[in-house]
Amino acid sequence: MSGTVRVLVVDDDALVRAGLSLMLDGADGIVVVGEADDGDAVPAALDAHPADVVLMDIRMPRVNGITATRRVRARPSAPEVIVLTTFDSDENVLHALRAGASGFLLKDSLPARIAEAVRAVAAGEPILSPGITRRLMERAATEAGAHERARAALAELSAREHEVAVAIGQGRTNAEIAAHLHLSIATVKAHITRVLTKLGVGNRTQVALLVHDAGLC
Amino acid sequence: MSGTVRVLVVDDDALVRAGLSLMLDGADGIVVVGEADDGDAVPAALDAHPADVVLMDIRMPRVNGITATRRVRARPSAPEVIVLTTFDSDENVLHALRAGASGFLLKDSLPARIAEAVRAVAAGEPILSPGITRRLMERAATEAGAHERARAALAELSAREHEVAVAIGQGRTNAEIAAHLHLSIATVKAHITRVLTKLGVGNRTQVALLVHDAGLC
DNA sequence: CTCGAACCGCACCCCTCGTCGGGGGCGATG
DNA sequence: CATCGCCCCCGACGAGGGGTGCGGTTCGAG
Repeated sequence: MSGTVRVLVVDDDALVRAGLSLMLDGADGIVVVGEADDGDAVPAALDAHPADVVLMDIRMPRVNGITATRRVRARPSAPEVIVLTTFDSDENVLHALRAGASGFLLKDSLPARIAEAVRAVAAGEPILSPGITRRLMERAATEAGAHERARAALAELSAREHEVAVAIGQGRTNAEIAAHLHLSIATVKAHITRVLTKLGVGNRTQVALLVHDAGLC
Repeated sequence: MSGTVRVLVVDDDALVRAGLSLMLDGADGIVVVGEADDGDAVPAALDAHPADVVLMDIRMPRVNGITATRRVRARPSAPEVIVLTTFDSDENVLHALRAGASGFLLKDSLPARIAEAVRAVAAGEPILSPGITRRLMERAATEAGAHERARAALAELSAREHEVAVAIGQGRTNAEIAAHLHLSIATVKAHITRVLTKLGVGNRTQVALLVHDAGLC
């Protein structure tokens, strides 16, 4: 795996392609084996010159980088993809990750960092630009915070109440809950009343949201 | 900012401290200015030797690395913190991020990588070990997937229905929704009925969950 | 043993929710 | 213009959700 890493550069701007090829080709263990000027040209380019890593622009005239990434990842060879773009809007990032990209960098990254990213991705490591990493971290942290608060609130409940709360969180009706727990509907309602008071909320949908936040999907 | 980076090493194991200090002190632009053998010793160590970056173990006898991180980040100087541990359980990672850590690495990371992480964190860039980055990426991707599906479903709704659905997602009752939109309760109910059929769900809590997934908090 | 506390279970009553049917407005199609 | 479709609005009614009170159980403290 530690041989030279073969790279395909995909960008509609010839100048950008030339710049990337120039800065990468010949760098430690990297060789640029081809270029493509649009997403729809990528499969042919990969057929002609198999690559380990594809450097992919997003904004391209015919087929954009997201769908191109999806197609690349669907191939039997399945090279890794690094999406390389000017703006790091959350939309772009999430779509790219969902399409199967292993890396997401801004075009103004330092050349050394891009080369390093190519090698890392070829080795199976994911790479994100610092700003994106930061946003992902903050997102996970806030999510974990809500998670924690919700779990703390649910900890107040007794075992039965907890079961009922979880069932509510799955959108079940009282009758379904009663059948599932072998209870009378009246009992389920009583449990729900206690759950509402203990959690300090007014109706079952808020219970469902709390359970959802707690990660009990 | 590009001077030498001052590092404080915190670990209850003297051997680990020695190893880290040895591998870091003298590396490019890094100087280890102190060590601490437990979380409760960190403030004093920072008072004696101000540091830019704290390398923090999690498992320590008296005060663990998470709370120590929280205290470090609460200081006026507020050095950056890299949590350095043996296991990367999701619990640990999320708590560390929530406590304000800017980096999370495994102890078996290559020395060069740790040094690099110290410099990056000192420069304000976050650093995560590859496995954690991967999990965060997958998490974001799946979340984005649910997001997308939910938004697609909600796109079927008319403007009014959409408003009502969002209100349901906030746990509001029909009367509240009616007051908020200056409608009769009967009208709100009618909208909800159409929302239910269009979304293919049976009750309002499932609507709330869908709206929640769509990110319309 | 008894008492209190907490949990679980249930029946009754009232209010909200969801369905059904109907009416009016507005643009597109014939 | 007719009428078809879509959206918005509403009233009435059955069904389901939520509140209250009460009995039964367990368990530890007094």
